[in-house]
Amino acid sequence: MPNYVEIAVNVPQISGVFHYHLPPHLEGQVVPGSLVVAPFGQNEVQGVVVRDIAVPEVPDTRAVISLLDPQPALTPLQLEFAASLAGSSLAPLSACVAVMLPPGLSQQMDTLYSLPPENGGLAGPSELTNLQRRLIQLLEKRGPLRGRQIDRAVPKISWRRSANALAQRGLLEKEPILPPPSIRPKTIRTAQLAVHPAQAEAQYDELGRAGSAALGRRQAALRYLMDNPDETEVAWVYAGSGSQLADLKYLADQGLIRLGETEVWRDPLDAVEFVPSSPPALTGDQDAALTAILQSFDAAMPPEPFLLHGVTGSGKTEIYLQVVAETIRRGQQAIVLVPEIALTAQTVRRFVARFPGQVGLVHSRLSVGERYDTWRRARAGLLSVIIGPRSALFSPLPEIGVIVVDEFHDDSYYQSDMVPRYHAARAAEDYARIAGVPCILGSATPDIVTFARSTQGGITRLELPARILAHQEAVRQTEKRLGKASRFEPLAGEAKTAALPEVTVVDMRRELLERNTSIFSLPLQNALRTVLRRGEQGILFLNRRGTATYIFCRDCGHPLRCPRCDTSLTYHRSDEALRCHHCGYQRKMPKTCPHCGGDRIRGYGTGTERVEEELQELLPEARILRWDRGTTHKKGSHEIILSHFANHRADFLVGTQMLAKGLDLPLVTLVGVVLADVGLNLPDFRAAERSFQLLSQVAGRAGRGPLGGSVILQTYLPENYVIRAAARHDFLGFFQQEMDFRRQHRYPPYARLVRLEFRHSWEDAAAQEAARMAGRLAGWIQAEKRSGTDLIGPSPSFYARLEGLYRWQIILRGPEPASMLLDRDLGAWRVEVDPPSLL
DNA sequence: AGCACGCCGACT
DNA sequence: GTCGGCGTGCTC
Repeated sequence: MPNYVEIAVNVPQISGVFHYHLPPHLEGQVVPGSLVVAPFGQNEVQGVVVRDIAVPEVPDTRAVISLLDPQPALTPLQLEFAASLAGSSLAPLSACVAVMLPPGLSQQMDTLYSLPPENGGLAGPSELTNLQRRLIQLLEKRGPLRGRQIDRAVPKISWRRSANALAQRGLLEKEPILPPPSIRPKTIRTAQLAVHPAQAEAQYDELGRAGSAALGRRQAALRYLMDNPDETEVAWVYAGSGSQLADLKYLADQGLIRLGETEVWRDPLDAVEFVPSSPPALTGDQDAALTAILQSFDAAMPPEPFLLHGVTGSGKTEIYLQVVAETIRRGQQAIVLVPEIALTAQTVRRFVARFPGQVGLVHSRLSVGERYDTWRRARAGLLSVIIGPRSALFSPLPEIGVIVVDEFHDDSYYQSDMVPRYHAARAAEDYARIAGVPCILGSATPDIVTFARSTQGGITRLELPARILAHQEAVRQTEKRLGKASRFEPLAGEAKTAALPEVTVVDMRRELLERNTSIFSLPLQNALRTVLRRGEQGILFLNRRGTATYIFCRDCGHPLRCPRCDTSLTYHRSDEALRCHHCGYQRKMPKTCPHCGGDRIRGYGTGTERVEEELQELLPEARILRWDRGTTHKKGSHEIILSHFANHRADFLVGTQMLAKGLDLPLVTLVGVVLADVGLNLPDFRAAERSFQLLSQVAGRAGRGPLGGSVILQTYLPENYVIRAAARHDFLGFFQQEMDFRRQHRYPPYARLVRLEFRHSWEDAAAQEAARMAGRLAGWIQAEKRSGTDLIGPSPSFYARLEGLYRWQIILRGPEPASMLLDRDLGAWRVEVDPPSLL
């Protein structure tokens, strides 16, 4: 009786699973999680076995062709996780399985096109269409090509039909192919003495003709292996003896040594130097948080997730480190997610230093071989900690013990451009729940929805309210270098704590009344001068988003809005028009403010370049560095700019969003936010939340050293609750006001959202399809009697045209809107469950 | 995704 | 009358 298996094929667009039987030679070899090759239509595809089944759902099953790896590619927990992710993100199971396979091992089906050996001249060129001629010319020029290669050579044209027509006439040959994995385990040759040293000594003089060069080399090689009895890479033997492979082969033939092969792991951390570190003493808050987490390891019930809420510099990373240490002590492994490797190098370094030789680093910049090897080492249980961005969550670990998500509010955890569209922090919670292990979500600025859950149960909140000047030694050194005493009193014992920096809100409308038209207010100018005079450092932050330029009246502070959609208008320099990105409303720039009649309507189009220029004008002797997209295109430029600044080779750093991330720069005593209002008026339910997070994070850059620090927020909206709460470091105050807003507008957490987006090159087609889908959705709402569920839209998306395609969207809002879409065919619509942004 | 099937306008 | 546009349905 044949064995049957259920397989998720490695074609991410295919939803559903397929049933196959196992040929005799694979029976017993193939288990759930196995990566196999199977026939699929005309093609062969890779697939992952999801489960064994007794009876297939179809009468005629085809046979699995081969097993690609004797070890399962996915663990049983990962299979469960993939199924859960497919359900929560409304993505095909095959796509969720595919993200767990390492690139290189994972291959997708394709077709190989080639010209027949002899073109019989059956059809003259005149009988061919332009496209057909083009395809033949392409293959004449480049030889046989795969479908994906032709896609790249003939972009945006549907050429397959023409190719098929050619194939039917025998002018073209095509063959379905499945490339083999592009990576293989890497091995090196080794050598080892095979006999007792005494016997080697006995034969020492009989290894060749007396006086020959070969004899000398063979003797040297043998001597080296006698002195180094462990299995040794041949390269070491060559280097230590001047011998060659032929000499070792000769010795092996004589039975004196054994040549072998050892698998080596390509390790991205191989060349990284680290200083081993040991855990410092904890503060009381840290100790309480750590204790709570460690207790959950032994609890009878599966642990709730933890929200570790700690201000910048409060010592969250030390808690992660100690939790991970305990996990390792128990013989289990940890996954640690970080937002972006380039910006979190400090965190990564601390893990590598604390757990030398046990950390695997995963990220997209690694070579395919490095990723594959790290993946296999993780699967074999040879690594205790996997650290990396969101994709690191999918590493196969035999005994997962804890999942940490650092700065879990960060947008880089959300993947929107590919299926599955998922948030890694949410996915981490699910995976941890499936595995029955703790999940730690750490942030200084948690999102409203997660924080709300922590007030209602279901997630345990741990607070770290105090900042720590972590490094006593660094404090002393800074004091010495500056010849200044710390402005903070040491608290008890090892750790000093520091107050959060004082924030001054500057009303830019008053600045204008006082005839200061500079982008820097007088208080900011004074503060900048003081920083320079004292030999300290300052950061100027520009809260700019996208290319959107914000238009507002400098007299009353109000932004110009669309009369139909109530969203901010955007200035387009190309045709000097103001546009609503919501409905397409368009107007010329007005001469006077429609709100107060004033005539000082301006676009706030200031870029970092202009801030840099004005700062240089104000302080000609200042050394200024600029850090933004434009200056960090090259590889490694983040590190160069940061190390320049950290080494005090510049006085001021001017930059955008990136500055908000976890930099620890003790000499920075001033952070100036050039205009705090910019992100506040975006048409998105999380605009206020995002602004608050950004302002809090950026304010946290000041005063991380013993010199203290201050923050200046420039704004035209000083009464706005976001600005006021950020200035007071008042997360709870902001949370309560924002919850009111969310309740009034029935936004999360008071409802859940699903965002559906449709793209088309023709605007009317997108609009029509959107209307059609809205009708279908409304029909389902009625049919299922979901009275609490409604639609927002259809409307054009905020970025109404992206990559040449028009975007329309519909928001589905309700208590459980995603469940209405389960198993519905939504065609080419992109679906995001719980989207972090509606733009 | 890739492919077949079927329906339709438009060019030999 | 065929070529090639595109929509629909299927792949165990």
